[in-house]
Amino acid sequence: MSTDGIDELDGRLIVLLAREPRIGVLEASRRLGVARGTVQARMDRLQAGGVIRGFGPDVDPAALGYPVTAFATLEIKQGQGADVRTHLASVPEVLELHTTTGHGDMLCRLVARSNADLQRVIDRVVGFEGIVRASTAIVMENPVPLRIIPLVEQAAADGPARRGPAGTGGEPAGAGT
Amino acid sequence: MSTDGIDELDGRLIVLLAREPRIGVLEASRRLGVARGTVQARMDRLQAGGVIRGFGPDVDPAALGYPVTAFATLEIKQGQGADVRTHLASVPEVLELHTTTGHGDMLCRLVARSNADLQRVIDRVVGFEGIVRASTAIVMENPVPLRIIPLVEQAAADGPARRGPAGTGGEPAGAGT
DNA sequence: GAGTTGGTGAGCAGATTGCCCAGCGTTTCG
DNA sequence: CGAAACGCTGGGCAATCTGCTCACCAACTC
Repeated sequence: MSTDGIDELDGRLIVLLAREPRIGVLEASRRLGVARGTVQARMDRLQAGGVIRGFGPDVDPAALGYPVTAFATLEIKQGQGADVRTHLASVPEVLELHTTTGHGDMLCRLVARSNADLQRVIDRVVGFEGIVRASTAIVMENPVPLRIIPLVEQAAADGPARRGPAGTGGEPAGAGT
Repeated sequence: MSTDGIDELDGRLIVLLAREPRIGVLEASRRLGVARGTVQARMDRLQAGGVIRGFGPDVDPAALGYPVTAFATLEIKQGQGADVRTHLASVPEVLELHTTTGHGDMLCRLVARSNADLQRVIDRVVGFEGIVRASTAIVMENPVPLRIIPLVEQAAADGPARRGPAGTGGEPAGAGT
Protein backbone atom coordinates (compact mmCIF):
# COMPACT_ATOMS: atom_id res chain seq x y z
CA MET A 1 0.00 0.00 0.00
CA SER A 2 0.94 3.63 -0.24
CA THR A 3 2.73 4.81 -3.32
CA ASP A 4 6.09 4.42 -1.63
CA GLY A 5 8.35 7.32 -2.19
CA ILE A 6 7.93 10.93 -1.41
CA ASP A 7 8.72 13.95 -3.46
CA GLU A 8 10.81 16.90 -2.57
CA LEU A 9 7.97 18.89 -1.06
CA ASP A 10 6.87 15.98 1.10
CA GLY A 11 10.42 15.71 2.29
CA ARG A 12 10.66 19.35 3.21
CA LEU A 13 7.34 19.15 4.97
CA ILE A 14 8.33 16.16 7.08
CA VAL A 15 11.64 17.67 7.99
CA LEU A 16 9.93 20.88 8.95
CA LEU A 17 7.45 19.02 11.11
CA ALA A 18 10.25 17.06 12.70
CA ARG A 19 12.13 20.20 13.59
CA GLU A 20 9.19 22.24 14.80
CA PRO A 21 6.32 19.96 15.64
CA ARG A 22 4.23 22.69 17.11
CA ILE A 23 3.72 24.70 13.96
CA GLY A 24 0.33 24.42 12.38
CA VAL A 25 -0.70 23.92 8.81
CA LEU A 26 -0.84 27.62 8.14
CA GLU A 27 2.60 28.38 9.45
CA ALA A 28 4.00 25.40 7.60
CA SER A 29 2.55 26.61 4.34
CA ARG A 30 4.28 29.94 4.87
CA ARG A 31 7.62 28.35 5.59
CA LEU A 32 7.33 26.05 2.63
CA GLY A 33 6.12 28.76 0.32
CA VAL A 34 3.05 26.91 -0.84
CA ALA A 35 -0.67 27.30 -0.36
CA ARG A 36 -2.29 26.16 2.83
CA GLY A 37 -4.50 23.75 0.99
CA THR A 38 -1.45 22.09 -0.49
CA VAL A 39 0.11 21.47 2.88
CA GLN A 40 -3.18 20.19 4.17
CA ALA A 41 -3.51 17.81 1.25
CA ARG A 42 0.06 16.58 1.63
CA MET A 43 -0.34 15.95 5.31
CA ASP A 44 -3.51 14.02 4.72
CA ARG A 45 -1.87 11.96 2.04
CA LEU A 46 1.21 11.26 4.11
CA GLN A 47 -0.86 10.12 7.03
CA ALA A 48 -3.27 8.13 4.92
CA GLY A 49 -0.34 6.48 3.17
CA GLY A 50 1.22 5.53 6.45
CA VAL A 51 4.34 7.55 5.95
CA ILE A 52 3.49 9.57 9.01
CA ARG A 53 2.04 7.29 11.65
CA GLY A 54 1.19 10.04 14.06
CA PHE A 55 2.54 12.70 16.31
CA GLY A 56 2.94 10.97 19.61
CA PRO A 57 4.83 12.75 22.35
CA ASP A 58 8.49 11.87 22.60
CA VAL A 59 8.80 10.74 26.18
CA ASP A 60 12.22 10.44 27.73
CA PRO A 61 12.39 7.32 29.91
CA ALA A 62 15.24 8.85 31.86
CA ALA A 63 13.05 11.75 32.94
CA LEU A 64 10.48 9.23 34.06
CA GLY A 65 13.01 7.71 36.39
CA TYR A 66 14.39 5.04 34.09
CA PRO A 67 17.84 6.25 33.14
CA VAL A 68 19.30 2.86 32.32
CA THR A 69 18.81 1.40 28.87
CA ALA A 70 19.92 -2.03 27.73
CA PHE A 71 19.52 -4.38 24.84
CA ALA A 72 18.94 -8.03 25.47
CA THR A 73 19.38 -10.79 22.95
CA LEU A 74 17.19 -13.75 23.75
CA GLU A 75 17.48 -17.29 22.57
CA ILE A 76 14.13 -18.94 22.37
CA LYS A 77 13.18 -22.55 22.59
CA GLN A 78 11.62 -23.68 19.34
CA GLY A 79 7.88 -23.27 19.21
CA GLN A 80 7.71 -21.01 22.22
CA GLY A 81 7.80 -17.82 20.19
CA ALA A 82 4.22 -16.74 20.66
CA ASP A 83 4.22 -17.25 24.41
CA VAL A 84 7.45 -15.42 24.85
CA ARG A 85 6.15 -12.45 22.91
CA THR A 86 3.08 -12.26 25.04
CA HIS A 87 5.17 -12.47 28.14
CA LEU A 88 7.55 -9.74 27.05
CA ALA A 89 4.71 -7.50 25.99
CA SER A 90 3.44 -7.63 29.53
CA VAL A 91 6.60 -6.14 30.96
CA PRO A 92 6.43 -2.34 30.96
CA GLU A 93 10.19 -2.02 30.92
CA VAL A 94 10.33 -3.76 27.56
CA LEU A 95 10.17 -0.83 25.19
CA GLU A 96 10.37 -2.78 21.98
CA LEU A 97 10.88 -6.27 20.75
CA HIS A 98 12.06 -7.70 17.48
CA THR A 99 12.47 -11.19 16.19
CA THR A 100 15.61 -11.49 14.16
CA THR A 101 17.52 -13.81 11.93
CA GLY A 102 20.47 -15.55 13.45
CA HIS A 103 19.56 -18.13 16.00
CA GLY A 104 15.82 -17.72 15.87
CA ASP A 105 16.47 -15.05 18.45
CA MET A 106 14.83 -11.94 19.69
CA LEU A 107 16.24 -8.59 20.51
CA CYS A 108 14.59 -6.30 22.97
CA ARG A 109 15.19 -2.87 24.38
CA LEU A 110 14.85 -2.52 28.12
CA VAL A 111 14.97 0.31 30.59
CA ALA A 112 15.41 0.27 34.34
CA ARG A 113 15.62 2.59 37.31
CA SER A 114 19.23 1.69 38.00
CA ASN A 115 21.79 -0.94 37.28
CA ALA A 116 20.54 -2.84 40.26
CA ASP A 117 17.01 -2.49 39.05
CA LEU A 118 18.09 -3.77 35.67
CA GLN A 119 18.77 -7.07 37.32
CA ARG A 120 15.19 -7.20 38.48
CA VAL A 121 13.94 -6.40 34.99
CA ILE A 122 16.14 -8.99 33.38
CA ASP A 123 15.08 -11.60 35.88
CA ARG A 124 11.53 -10.85 35.06
CA VAL A 125 12.18 -10.97 31.36
CA VAL A 126 14.07 -14.23 31.34
CA GLY A 127 12.11 -15.80 34.14
CA PHE A 128 9.88 -17.54 31.69
CA GLU A 129 10.13 -20.98 30.31
CA GLY A 130 10.89 -20.87 26.65
CA ILE A 131 13.77 -18.49 27.00
CA VAL A 132 16.90 -20.52 26.83
CA ARG A 133 19.53 -17.89 27.19
CA ALA A 134 19.88 -14.15 27.32
CA SER A 135 22.79 -11.82 26.90
CA THR A 136 22.49 -8.20 27.82
CA ALA A 137 24.38 -5.13 26.74
CA ILE A 138 23.98 -1.99 28.79
CA VAL A 139 23.90 1.25 26.89
CA MET A 140 26.50 3.73 27.99
CA GLU A 141 26.18 6.46 25.45
CA ASN A 142 23.81 7.28 22.68
CA PRO A 143 25.81 9.14 20.05
CA VAL A 144 22.97 9.00 17.55
CA PRO A 145 19.52 9.18 19.09
CA LEU A 146 16.72 7.71 17.04
CA ARG A 147 16.46 9.97 14.03
CA ILE A 148 14.63 10.06 10.76
CA ILE A 149 15.49 13.32 9.09
CA PRO A 150 18.55 12.14 7.18
CA LEU A 151 16.60 9.22 5.81
CA VAL A 152 13.71 11.42 4.80
CA GLU A 153 16.04 13.72 2.94
CA GLN A 154 17.61 10.75 1.25
CA ALA A 155 14.23 9.36 0.27
CA ALA A 156 13.04 12.71 -1.01
CA ALA A 157 16.13 13.09 -3.14
CA ASP A 158 16.14 9.54 -4.47
CA GLY A 159 12.56 9.15 -5.41
CA PRO A 160 10.80 12.30 -6.58
CA ALA A 161 8.72 9.56 -8.14
CA ARG A 162 5.39 11.16 -7.58
CA ARG A 163 5.13 13.48 -10.56
CA GLY A 164 6.68 13.72 -13.96
CA PRO A 165 10.02 15.46 -14.25
CA ALA A 166 8.65 18.50 -16.07
CA GLY A 167 5.91 20.43 -14.35
CA THR A 168 7.09 22.69 -11.63
CA GLY A 169 3.55 23.17 -10.52
CA GLY A 170 5.18 26.09 -8.87
CA GLU A 171 4.12 29.67 -9.07
CA PRO A 172 1.99 29.95 -12.16
CA ALA A 173 -1.70 30.19 -11.57
CA GLY A 174 -2.47 33.32 -9.69
CA ALA A 175 -5.69 35.14 -10.18
CA GLY A 176 -6.18 37.36 -7.19
CA THR A 177 -5.28 41.02 -6.85
CA MET B 1 17.43 18.27 36.60
CA SER B 2 13.72 17.75 36.39
CA THR B 3 11.98 16.47 39.48
CA ASP B 4 11.94 12.93 38.17
CA GLY B 5 8.68 11.22 38.65
CA ILE B 6 5.26 12.11 37.45
CA ASP B 7 1.98 12.02 39.25
CA GLU B 8 -1.20 10.34 38.22
CA LEU B 9 -2.53 13.31 36.27
CA ASP B 10 0.72 13.69 34.36
CA GLY B 11 0.49 10.04 33.50
CA ARG B 12 -3.03 10.30 32.23
CA LEU B 13 -2.12 13.34 30.21
CA ILE B 14 0.83 11.67 28.54
CA VAL B 15 -1.12 8.55 27.77
CA LEU B 16 -3.90 10.65 26.32
CA LEU B 17 -1.46 12.56 24.16
CA ALA B 18 0.14 9.32 23.04
CA ARG B 19 -3.19 7.87 22.02
CA GLU B 20 -4.59 10.95 20.32
CA PRO B 21 -1.79 13.30 19.48
CA ARG B 22 -3.96 15.66 17.52
CA ILE B 23 -6.11 16.80 20.39
CA GLY B 24 -5.42 20.27 21.67
CA VAL B 25 -5.10 21.60 25.17
CA LEU B 26 -8.76 22.39 25.41
CA GLU B 27 -9.96 18.99 24.32
CA ALA B 28 -7.44 17.34 26.62
CA SER B 29 -8.70 19.30 29.59
CA ARG B 30 -12.20 18.08 28.83
CA ARG B 31 -11.15 14.46 28.60
CA LEU B 32 -9.11 14.69 31.76
CA GLY B 33 -11.78 16.57 33.64
CA VAL B 34 -9.56 19.40 34.75
CA ALA B 35 -9.28 23.06 33.91
CA ARG B 36 -7.61 24.13 30.73
CA GLY B 37 -5.02 26.11 32.63
CA THR B 38 -4.04 23.00 34.52
CA VAL B 39 -3.38 21.02 31.40
CA GLN B 40 -1.45 23.91 29.98
CA ALA B 41 0.66 24.15 33.11
CA ARG B 42 1.31 20.41 33.16
CA MET B 43 2.33 20.34 29.54
CA ASP B 44 4.71 23.21 30.08
CA ARG B 45 6.20 21.55 33.10
CA LEU B 46 6.56 18.21 31.39
CA GLN B 47 8.28 19.76 28.42
CA ALA B 48 10.45 22.01 30.53
CA GLY B 49 11.42 19.07 32.68
CA GLY B 50 12.40 17.04 29.65
CA VAL B 51 9.83 14.34 30.22
CA ILE B 52 8.27 15.20 26.89
CA ARG B 53 10.96 15.99 24.38
CA GLY B 54 8.63 17.02 21.64
CA PHE B 55 5.98 15.90 19.24
CA GLY B 56 7.91 14.90 16.18
CA PRO B 57 6.07 13.04 13.46
CA ASP B 58 6.35 9.28 13.64
CA VAL B 59 7.72 8.41 10.24
CA ASP B 60 7.57 4.85 9.04
CA PRO B 61 10.80 3.96 7.22
CA ALA B 62 8.98 1.21 5.38
CA ALA B 63 6.59 3.70 3.83
CA LEU B 64 9.58 5.71 2.72
CA GLY B 65 10.85 2.75 0.81
CA TYR B 66 13.06 1.21 3.48
CA PRO B 67 11.20 -1.88 4.61
CA VAL B 68 14.24 -3.75 5.88
CA THR B 69 15.47 -3.15 9.41
CA ALA B 70 18.54 -4.66 10.99
CA PHE B 71 20.68 -4.34 14.06
CA ALA B 72 24.42 -4.40 13.75
CA THR B 73 26.84 -5.01 16.57
CA LEU B 74 30.17 -3.40 15.87
CA GLU B 75 33.49 -4.11 17.43
CA ILE B 76 35.64 -1.03 17.50
CA LYS B 77 39.36 -0.66 17.56
CA GLN B 78 40.43 1.02 20.75
CA GLY B 79 40.62 4.76 20.54
CA GLN B 80 38.69 4.98 17.29
CA GLY B 81 35.37 5.59 18.99
CA ALA B 82 34.94 9.24 18.12
CA ASP B 83 35.77 8.78 14.46
CA VAL B 84 33.49 5.83 14.12
CA ARG B 85 30.62 7.76 15.63
CA THR B 86 31.12 10.60 13.22
CA HIS B 87 31.25 8.17 10.36
CA LEU B 88 28.09 6.38 11.36
CA ALA B 89 26.27 9.63 11.94
CA SER B 90 26.90 10.49 8.34
CA VAL B 91 25.03 7.46 7.05
CA PRO B 92 21.33 8.22 6.63
CA GLU B 93 20.39 4.58 6.97
CA VAL B 94 21.80 4.51 10.50
CA LEU B 95 18.74 5.35 12.52
CA GLU B 96 20.34 5.20 15.93
CA LEU B 97 23.59 4.28 17.54
CA HIS B 98 24.52 3.23 21.05
CA THR B 99 27.77 2.42 22.71
CA THR B 100 27.37 -0.52 25.01
CA THR B 101 29.17 -2.51 27.60
CA GLY B 102 30.50 -5.83 26.54
CA HIS B 103 33.41 -5.61 24.15
CA GLY B 104 33.58 -1.86 23.95
CA ASP B 105 31.10 -2.35 21.19
CA MET B 106 28.43 -0.36 19.52
CA LEU B 107 24.97 -1.32 18.49
CA CYS B 108 23.19 0.41 15.68
CA ARG B 109 19.87 0.20 13.97
CA LEU B 110 19.89 0.21 10.20
CA VAL B 111 17.30 0.27 7.49
CA ALA B 112 17.59 -0.55 3.82
CA ARG B 113 15.54 -0.70 0.66
CA SER B 114 15.87 -4.46 0.36
CA ASN B 115 17.98 -7.30 1.59
CA ALA B 116 20.31 -6.67 -1.30
CA ASP B 117 20.45 -3.02 -0.44
CA LEU B 118 21.22 -3.93 3.13
CA GLN B 119 24.49 -5.29 1.90
CA ARG B 120 25.33 -1.89 0.47
CA VAL B 121 24.43 -0.20 3.72
CA ILE B 122 26.48 -2.60 5.77
CA ASP B 123 29.42 -2.22 3.46
CA ARG B 124 29.21 1.48 3.87
CA VAL B 125 28.90 1.18 7.63
CA VAL B 126 31.79 -1.18 8.14
CA GLY B 127 33.89 0.23 5.37
CA PHE B 128 35.76 2.41 7.76
CA GLU B 129 38.97 1.77 9.50
CA GLY B 130 38.43 1.44 13.17
CA ILE B 131 35.66 -1.08 12.84
CA VAL B 132 37.14 -4.46 13.48
CA ARG B 133 34.15 -6.66 13.11
CA ALA B 134 30.43 -6.46 12.62
CA SER B 135 27.64 -8.90 13.06
CA THR B 136 24.21 -8.15 11.74
CA ALA B 137 20.79 -9.42 12.66
CA ILE B 138 17.95 -8.75 10.28
CA VAL B 139 14.61 -7.98 11.82
CA MET B 140 11.86 -10.28 10.70
CA GLU B 141 9.00 -9.29 12.92
CA ASN B 142 8.33 -6.54 15.37
CA PRO B 143 5.96 -7.96 17.96
CA VAL B 144 6.35 -4.93 20.21
CA PRO B 145 6.86 -1.66 18.36
CA LEU B 146 8.59 1.06 20.31
CA ARG B 147 6.16 1.98 23.03
CA ILE B 148 6.11 4.14 26.10
CA ILE B 149 2.59 3.97 27.48
CA PRO B 150 3.08 0.97 29.78
CA LEU B 151 6.14 2.59 31.26
CA VAL B 152 4.38 5.88 31.78
CA GLU B 153 1.57 4.13 33.58
CA GLN B 154 4.07 2.30 35.70
CA ALA B 155 5.90 5.50 36.54
CA ALA B 156 2.71 7.32 37.34
CA ALA B 157 1.62 4.56 39.67
CA ASP B 158 4.97 4.12 41.37
CA GLY B 159 5.86 7.67 42.05
CA PRO B 160 2.95 9.99 42.73
CA ALA B 161 5.87 11.76 44.32
CA ARG B 162 4.87 15.23 43.37
CA ARG B 163 2.43 16.11 46.11
CA GLY B 164 1.77 14.92 49.59
CA PRO B 165 -0.33 11.80 50.04
CA ALA B 166 -3.27 13.70 51.47
CA GLY B 167 -4.69 16.38 49.22
CA THR B 168 -6.54 15.06 46.27
CA GLY B 169 -6.30 18.45 44.69
CA GLY B 170 -9.31 17.12 42.95
CA GLU B 171 -12.67 18.74 42.96
CA PRO B 172 -12.66 21.22 45.81
CA ALA B 173 -12.50 24.83 44.83
CA GLY B 174 -15.27 25.71 42.50
CA ALA B 175 -16.96 29.05 42.64
CA GLY B 176 -18.79 29.65 39.41
CA THR B 177 -22.44 28.94 38.69
C1' DG C 1 -9.81 17.51 -27.57
C1' DA C 2 -11.78 16.16 -23.14
C1' DG C 3 -11.07 14.62 -18.54
C1' DT C 4 -8.46 14.16 -14.35
C1' DT C 5 -5.26 15.57 -10.95
C1' DG C 6 -2.87 18.88 -8.10
C1' DG C 7 -1.99 23.57 -6.87
C1' DT C 8 -3.47 28.66 -5.94
C1' DG C 9 -5.81 32.45 -3.62
C1' DA C 10 -9.82 33.76 -1.22
C1' DG C 11 -13.54 33.64 2.18
C1' DC C 12 -16.24 32.28 6.24
C1' DA C 13 -18.06 30.43 10.52
C1' DG C 14 -16.52 28.12 14.46
C1' DA C 15 -13.08 26.48 17.59
C1' DT C 16 -8.69 27.09 19.87
C1' DT C 17 -4.77 29.43 21.72
C1' DG C 18 -2.23 32.50 24.70
C1' DC C 19 -2.69 35.27 28.50
C1' DC C 20 -4.56 37.51 32.54
C1' DC C 21 -7.49 37.78 36.67
C1' DA C 22 -9.56 36.65 41.24
C1' DG C 23 -10.89 33.22 44.54
C1' DC C 24 -9.76 29.34 47.50
C1' DG C 25 -8.02 25.12 49.90
C1' DT C 26 -3.60 22.95 51.14
C1' DT C 27 1.03 22.89 52.46
C1' DT C 28 5.12 25.10 54.18
C1' DC C 29 7.69 28.41 56.69
C1' DG C 30 8.82 31.99 60.16
C1' DC D 1 -0.47 30.49 64.95
C1' DG D 2 -0.54 33.71 61.15
C1' DA D 3 1.42 34.66 56.49
C1' DA D 4 3.17 33.50 52.11
C1' DA D 5 3.53 30.21 48.37
C1' DC D 6 1.46 26.82 45.31
C1' DG D 7 -1.65 24.66 42.32
C1' DC D 8 -6.20 24.47 40.43
C1' DT D 9 -10.67 26.44 39.03
C1' DG D 10 -13.71 29.13 36.10
C1' DG D 11 -14.14 33.15 33.25
C1' DG D 12 -13.10 36.30 29.71
C1' DC D 13 -10.97 38.49 25.51
C1' DA D 14 -8.43 39.43 21.30
C1' DA D 15 -5.93 37.18 17.74
C1' DT D 16 -5.16 33.16 15.19
C1' DC D 17 -5.93 28.93 13.05
C1' DT D 18 -8.72 25.16 11.34
C1' DG D 19 -11.90 22.81 8.33
C1' DC D 20 -14.22 23.30 4.27
C1' DT D 21 -15.78 25.20 -0.16
C1' DC D 22 -15.18 27.89 -4.56
C1' DA D 23 -13.51 29.05 -9.04
C1' DC D 24 -9.64 28.90 -11.82
C1' DC D 25 -5.46 27.48 -14.01
C1' DA D 26 -1.74 24.32 -15.83
C1' DA D 27 0.03 19.96 -16.99
C1' DC D 28 -0.40 15.13 -17.69
C1' DT D 29 -3.26 11.16 -19.45
C1' DC D 30 -6.25 9.00 -22.63
